[in-house]
Amino acid sequence: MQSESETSVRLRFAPSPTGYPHLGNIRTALFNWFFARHHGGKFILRIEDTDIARKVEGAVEVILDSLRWLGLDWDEGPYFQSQRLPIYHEIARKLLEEGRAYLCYCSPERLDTMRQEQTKRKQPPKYDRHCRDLTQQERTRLEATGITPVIRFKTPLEGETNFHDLIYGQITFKHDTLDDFVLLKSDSYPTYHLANIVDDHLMSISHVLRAEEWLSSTPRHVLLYQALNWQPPQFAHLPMILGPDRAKLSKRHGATNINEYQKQGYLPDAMINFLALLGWSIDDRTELLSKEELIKHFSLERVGKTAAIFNKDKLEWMNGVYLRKLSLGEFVQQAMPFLDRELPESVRRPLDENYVSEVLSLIQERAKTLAEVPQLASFFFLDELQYDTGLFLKRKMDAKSAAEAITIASRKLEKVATWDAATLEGILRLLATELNLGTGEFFGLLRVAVTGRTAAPPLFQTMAVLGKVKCLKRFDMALQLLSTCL
RNA sequence: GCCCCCAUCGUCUAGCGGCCUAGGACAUCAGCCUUUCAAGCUGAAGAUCAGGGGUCCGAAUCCCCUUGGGGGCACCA
Repeated sequence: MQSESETSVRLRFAPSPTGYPHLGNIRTALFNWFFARHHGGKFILRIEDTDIARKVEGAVEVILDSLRWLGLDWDEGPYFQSQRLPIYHEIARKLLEEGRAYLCYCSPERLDTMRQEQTKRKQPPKYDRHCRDLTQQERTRLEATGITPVIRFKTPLEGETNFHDLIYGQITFKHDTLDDFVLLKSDSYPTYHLANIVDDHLMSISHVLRAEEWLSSTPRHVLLYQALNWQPPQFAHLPMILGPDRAKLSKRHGATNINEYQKQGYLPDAMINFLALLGWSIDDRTELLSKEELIKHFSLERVGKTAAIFNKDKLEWMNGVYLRKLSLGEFVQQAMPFLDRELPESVRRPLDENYVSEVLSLIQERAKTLAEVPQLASFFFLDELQYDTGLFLKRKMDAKSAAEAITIASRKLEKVATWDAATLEGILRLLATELNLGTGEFFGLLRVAVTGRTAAPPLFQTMAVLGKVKCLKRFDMALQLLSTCL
């Protein structure tokens, strides 16, 4: 019994190209994908491009790219609803002929003033069913005007619709709170309600996982399935992802589009892991899960009902974990495009891969995102550092003794033959003792000279990677600067 | 205004009647490690389980009310 139903598991992700996919959209795609893969079913991609006015150029490509980036592969599609118009027309006509729908000639202006008045009277804005029961005479008169009518669904006036949601349970809507919604627009495109259920049926979708914002339109969909004598799919509404202000995710929340996270240097697997935990959990402690583990353990029973607020701090932490888990080779490969793009033009291209690799071995555990890498590593690549005098003088030493310490260190280092971290450490530790300086103080001073900053990777490794020539040159530059402070 | 949904630390969450004097993670703070930063380790603080009624021997867990939050109410999806 189980295996029989497993073979017919068909999920779909059905975005509309009216914008770029945001975290909520992607989370929905992800859960659909998890569910399909968990059950060995199919994952279908369908583009719901029925709103020509709001269509955003290039959005489809961004959607596909985002899914590819995350590794959410699909088995069918993408189907485009704009290419299936005749199908919707046929169904709409059928509904019309069977008396389950009707032509409506009301102008947008009339509908608008109607709604305004309803709102003013604190009534729920609903279509007043003006055209639902037109006489034959009225109909012919309106047809003669040349107005292109829309097709509206004839919602039952009484009774109620129940359905079972896999996550929210039994849901009931009274028919008198619904109105006669539009099925086919006057531009001959179907509305979401029509196109969505027609395609879900025709594509044999078994489970509809979508955001909770759709919960209140589900009775309409159920009514449509009934009118067409079709078996509705199983519905599972997913809790919303909200912005920090607890409102629906939108542009004003800053980075919400998934491609921005790609640009900021988040890893697909970290993104997936993080998003999976927004509304779903495996147990009371496990946080880090691979894609494979997520597929294996995903279950609707463990999806919660409460909206989640997107918490960027945790995403950053998780991305850092994933970054550190990468092999050095993988990390270099991932970070290279960021370095190439962000490092100043003065840095010679192409970047030397061996050198980059040595540098990044010191950066890897310090980066939370790939976008931070160029900034963390820049001093390894620049010829001249922009020193901030304050960083030298902030220390306990005055400019004179600082310059002396650097001079002595520089002289000593000039004679070093084997330039590696261990050798450098031996020499400089000894020197610190000789100079009667604390290691923190002495190494800190040298760090500023070598890197131009107070926070950097370990000094000796940094110097080893940088090489003798560059280090000595930086000592000179630091001394020059210090001499102006004397 | 009407309809629907939801309600555990700041945030993500565990909890599906007794294991809870409520567990984990992020963030925060402190200590350790240490040449700085990061990472790591240890610890602290942080939720009278929104409030009030029930049910029950026993409730964060079940029921009702209140409050709060969210979503929907287009020829948008």
